[in-house]
Order: sequence, then C-alpha cells, then structure tokens
Amino acid sequence: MPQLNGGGGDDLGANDEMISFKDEGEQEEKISENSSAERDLADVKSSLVNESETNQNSSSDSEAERRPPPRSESFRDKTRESLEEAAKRQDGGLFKSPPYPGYPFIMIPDLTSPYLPNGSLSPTARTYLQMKWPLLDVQAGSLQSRQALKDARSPSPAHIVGPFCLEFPGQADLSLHQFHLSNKVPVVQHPHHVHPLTPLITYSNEHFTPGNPPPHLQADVDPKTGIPRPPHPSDISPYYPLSPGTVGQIPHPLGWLVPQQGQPVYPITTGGFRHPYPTALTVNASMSSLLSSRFPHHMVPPHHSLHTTGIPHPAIVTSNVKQESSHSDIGSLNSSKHQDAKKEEEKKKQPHIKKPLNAFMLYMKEMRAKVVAECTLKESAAINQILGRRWHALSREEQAKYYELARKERQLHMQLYPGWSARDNYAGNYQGKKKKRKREKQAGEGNEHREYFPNPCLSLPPITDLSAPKKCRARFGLDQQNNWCGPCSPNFLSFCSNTSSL
DNA sequence: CACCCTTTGAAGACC
DNA sequence: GGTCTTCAAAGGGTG
Repeated sequence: MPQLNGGGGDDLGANDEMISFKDEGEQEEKISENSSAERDLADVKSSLVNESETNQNSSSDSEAERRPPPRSESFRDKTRESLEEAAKRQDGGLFKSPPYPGYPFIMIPDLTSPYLPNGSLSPTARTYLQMKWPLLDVQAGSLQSRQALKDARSPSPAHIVGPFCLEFPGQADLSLHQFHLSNKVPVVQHPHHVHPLTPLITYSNEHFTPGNPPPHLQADVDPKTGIPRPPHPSDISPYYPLSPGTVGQIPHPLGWLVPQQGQPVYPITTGGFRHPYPTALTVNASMSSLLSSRFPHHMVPPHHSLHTTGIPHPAIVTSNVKQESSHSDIGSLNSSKHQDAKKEEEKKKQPHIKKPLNAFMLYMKEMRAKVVAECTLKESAAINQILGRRWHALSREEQAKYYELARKERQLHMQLYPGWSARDNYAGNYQGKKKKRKREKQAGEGNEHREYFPNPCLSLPPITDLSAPKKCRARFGLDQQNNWCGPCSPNFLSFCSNTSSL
C-alpha cells in the first residue's frame, strides 16, 4: 500500500530505501501475466498511430518509447529506474514503489503511517495531504455506503491491469507537470515540481506486507473485473487534517479546489444547491477553517453542508438568469402561470453542476495546449481527433493515470454533490445553456449508417458502421421492425448477405 | 449568437 | 443486458 515515508518521521530523506520491492517475485509474475496482453494492446495502439502524427511529433515520439517494452524484465527494470529517478526528483521520498502488486492504481498514501510516534502527523505527510486532498477531509459517514456502491460500478477498464507504472515522473513530458483540472486555468509549471498526479503515485511498502493488505482494502475489489480497487477518498478523510495557509501555496492537481492566484476562478453559486442535495455531507473544522481563510465570508455559509459552503468548483456553473426581470413579471401572471414561472425560476436558479471529467477529458485538457503548440491547427475538432489517436497510443500505465484521476474526480464530485445525477444535465432539466443535440437531427436524417470519413489528414480508412442494424433494433424493438430503417431491416440484411456471397 | 464538429468515457434511458 | 443518447472540454466554423 502506498504510503508516506512517515513512519520514521523523516520526511524527505531516505531516498535510497524508497524502492523496495519486497514483493518483487510476485510482482514479476503479475507483470509477466500481463505482458502478453500488454504487447497486444501496444501493437494495436501502435498501429493506430498515423504518419502525420508521428511526423508531427518527431520530438515526442516517444510515445513508442514510453510504451512498455515487451520484456517484463526490462519493463521492471525500467520501472525501477524510473522510480528511482522519480524519487530523487520528487522532493525526496514522497514517491515510492508500488507495494501492492494487486493494486494497480493504488495511489492513496497509507494514512496510518504519516503519523509520528507521538500521534501527530508528520510534517511531510501533513503537507502532502493538504496539498493533494484538501477537500477530501469530509466526514463521509453516510456517504460511504453509497460511495461503496458507486465504487463497485465505477469504471475499472478491463484492459488496465497490472502494477501501476511510475514511469511518468521520469519522462521528460513537461505536460504531465502541467496538469490542471481547472477550467480556464492557464497551464503552468508546477512550482515545486511535485507531480500533479501525485495522488496517483504509490509509496513505499515499508509498512505494508504485500500479501497482507489492510482489511478495508482487501474488501475493496472490483466485482466485475476482480481487480482490487484503491480505497476511496473517504477512507482517508479522517486522517486528513487541514490547516489554512499551506494549501493555497501549491497548485492543487484538482486545480479547481484551490482558487488560482486568489481569483474566483469558478463562479460561486449564491442560490445554493437544489433541495434534494442532502445536508449530511459535512465539513470538519479544519475544512471550515480552510474555507473561511481562503474565501470571503459570504462564500462560506456558517452551517455545515459542504454543498452550501460555496466551494468553487468548475462543475458549478450558475445560469445567467435575470432574476429581477422575472420578479417584475410575476405580478402580471395569473396563479398557475405564476407557479410555473416560479418553478421555472427556481429551476433556473439552480447552479449547473457539470459532469466530472472522464479520463479522456482530463487527458485532453492537459494535452490540448501541447498539440496546439505542435500543430498549426486551431480547430478543436481536428485537435480532438489527434488527441483521440494519441490517447489510444498511450501506454496502459499512462492511461491508467488518467483513469485513476477521473475516478477520483468522480468520487470528489460525488462527495460534493451527493444528489447530483448526470440526468440533471440532460436537456430539459437544465434550463441554462442548452444545445440542440445533433443526434436528434441525425435520427431523422438517417445518417447514422453513413460511412464515416474522419479528418483526411489523419489518414484513417473510412469506417463502416457494421453495428448499424442493432441500432434500430435497440431503438424500436423487435416487435416494431416496420419502423426499422432500410439497412436495419432483416430483409435488407438478407439481401446484403446474398449479394456479398455473389 | 447558438449550435456544430470531433474525440472518449461515464451514466442514464430505452428496448 | 445490449445499445443508444447525452454531456463533459475546446474553440474555430457555420447559418
């Protein structure tokens, strides 16, 4: 289990002890197991890398280099080297080896170890935790069961297996040091060179016997994949004291948690959250002090309820509603209309809580600037195509970082907005900015079965949607085949099979 | 000015 | 349970 070098209380030292592979044999086994699948994936991925991209990124290229080498031994060695490098680089000692072979993504520090013999938190641990998980100091309490439920179905991509690779600190990929989750926050180099993804990084197994994980972790296994899952943040929250002053000094990997340079980067909602949001989520004293120290008083309501604390979150977007005008209109409305208007108004007052970003979105956010800089492209659609391909070209370990980060985002989002559902943002529910979805149009135009020709500069072959027949079947059902479009109808299929056999 | 485009992933809806 | 749809970000393009 990852942990801080807290046991001895000597925070940043003892670099040479950091990479202790007590479970090396076991780990090697697991790596070997995964290596073939990893090779396959790497092959598939490398085949996805188009020429234009590789040309564009001759400097980087290194995507191929970054991919895990086929040999597990060299992979392990490389990992070890990277770990050592990383450890030397990372303020000495915060980053340690992946102690849990079975915990591919374990990045939560061992929170039993950061404490000094006298019971207090070691300075390093305290600083680290304050930096990385300021908002996780939430007394999750009632949330835990719910979260556990969600955890069980939270994504754990089957292709992401094996020990978490710490190669990235050793990579000269600046972008990884620029990671920000915040909206509209300029990408900047991390001042302390603390990897922004540090929550994803494992620590020394000093206090862990690989085969004997803590009980609360043992039980945390993805029921679908069987892959052990890292503990969710609420597990660590009780050990996560905050003191105002230290947090703001270092940009948070989840950038929105900490206002950048004192700017209210994210709009503070004055309307609070809608009623269904429970008040069970509370902020402990240290959290409150953090908030009150970092935000004006009017932003920090006196009472409990994290969601009413006015924590600036990028996910919150207040709709631009002219409340005054609606007030003046109310008088002229009859009672029913009045009520409707009132409801509508209240609806409009609700802040728009955005979906947490998924792994790819996080990746895009980080890499977009880099791609824009490398290419002359400015069109997001084209850039996103490139990013999509790069995403596939990423090694499993690199993708795992983003999956893990996204998972933490979701957990955090869930803690901040326990009652929120993605459904809330569906058109019709959200009264703010609404888009006319293209899908609606496509359904009528029947272009859902078209051949898809992506950006020609990406030199991709056209993709014929072979799964098309399933669409109408899913949409209308088997008993309404008369509603199926031509290509979806069984007759059409038999016709195609006949003609193809000719 | 609102929406489209384009990507992947998560979650909800639908059959 | 499988499939589809919507929405997350981004910003130039389009009507």
